[in-house]
Amino acid sequence: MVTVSTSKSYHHGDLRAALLGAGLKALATTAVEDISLRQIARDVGVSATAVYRHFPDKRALLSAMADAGIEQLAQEQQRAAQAAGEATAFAATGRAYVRFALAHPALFRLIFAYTCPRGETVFGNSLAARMLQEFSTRYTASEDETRLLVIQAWSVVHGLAMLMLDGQLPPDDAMIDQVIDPQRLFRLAG
Amino acid sequence: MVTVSTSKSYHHGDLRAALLGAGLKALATTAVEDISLRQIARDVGVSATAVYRHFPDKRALLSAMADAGIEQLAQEQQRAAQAAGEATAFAATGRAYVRFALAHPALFRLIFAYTCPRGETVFGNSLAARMLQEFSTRYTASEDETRLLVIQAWSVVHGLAMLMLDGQLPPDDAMIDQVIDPQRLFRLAG
DNA sequence: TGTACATCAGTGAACGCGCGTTCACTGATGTAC
DNA sequence: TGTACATCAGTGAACGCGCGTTCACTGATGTAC
Repeated sequence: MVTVSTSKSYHHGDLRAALLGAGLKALATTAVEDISLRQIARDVGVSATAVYRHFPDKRALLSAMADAGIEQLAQEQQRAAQAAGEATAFAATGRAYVRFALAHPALFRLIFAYTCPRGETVFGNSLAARMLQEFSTRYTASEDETRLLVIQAWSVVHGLAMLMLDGQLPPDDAMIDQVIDPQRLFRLAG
Repeated sequence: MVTVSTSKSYHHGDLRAALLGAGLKALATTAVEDISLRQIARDVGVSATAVYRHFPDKRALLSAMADAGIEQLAQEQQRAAQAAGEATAFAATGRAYVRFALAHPALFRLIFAYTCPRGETVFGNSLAARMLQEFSTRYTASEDETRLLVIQAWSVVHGLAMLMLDGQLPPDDAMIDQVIDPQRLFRLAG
């Protein structure tokens, strides 16, 4: 299933994309702490030092992979929201969040391992954050309430995802649906 | 502040305790992935190979440290519950959970990094789990409802803790109090 | 009270590991004149 | 259409890193007789 390019020349910007792709593919089978810059380069068919033409260091490569993961997560949430009716869209995005984590454990973890400590948060300006903000506004009356609901909703789905990823709770799909129930959890009107 | 024993003889079982203590102390300043068996041995003043008289390998040592962490967490939760009135004890244990995570980030992470994938969960038989179970029973009518509340409550506090640890949310004490509000979150009667 | 012996918690030297990163380099590409 | 040159994405060799673990060992301790 793995196609290795034998050509060693890339059009401008292509190697960067190839490295990102190989990195994301590696995350499907490898834990974050075992991801190796050298292995990614090997997968692409290029010397390890070539990576440094496109990323200042390993961390930058992983950060770029994390960015791609955030985008992918947001897209799946958006898809889930559109598939659900308007009344259930909020819950649907939450469930999509947890399912994404279970489907891509290493990528999900990478997203949270590679925030800039002194920068804005990973989700700060992401599509995912904007969706959550919008839904919360829809269900609350004041800014303070909105902010609280954002944090509570994010905490529930994030906690559920992490506990399942860490083997503390069985990764049960039905359980996800049951746990993420805005009416029950937050007294939200249906 | 660091006291290094110059004596190299330990009474039976003492070195094991000393290694555990040194490991836990190291977690105050060192991330889980940077914890080194050799360094712990050095801190105790003993050769690295001496560790293998008391633990089969590094993982076993870290697991024992994780066990100690779980106990410590449960004790802080219990203390918080007792300090609070009966009406607010449930919320108090949840807040203590998050505060523990913020106070001991590496230890908190270690707890969840060192579950046996095929064994029972970290919390399975812990005091913390039993407290959560008991509180949930108190507030629910059926077993199914109890189980759901256990998972929801755990998810909220765990998610909030992880998001704050990962820098996604500011580690704001007032925010913890606000987020962990059983009446608002779960429709629980005061 | 001696003596012979088993036990076992310690020791230091050594191994293999693959990693991220730096370095001086090469050689293809495109452009100015 | 040539020629001279700058650019820069690639290369392979090398470095230093500290780690976890294995090995054969030593030497103190306690016990059986």
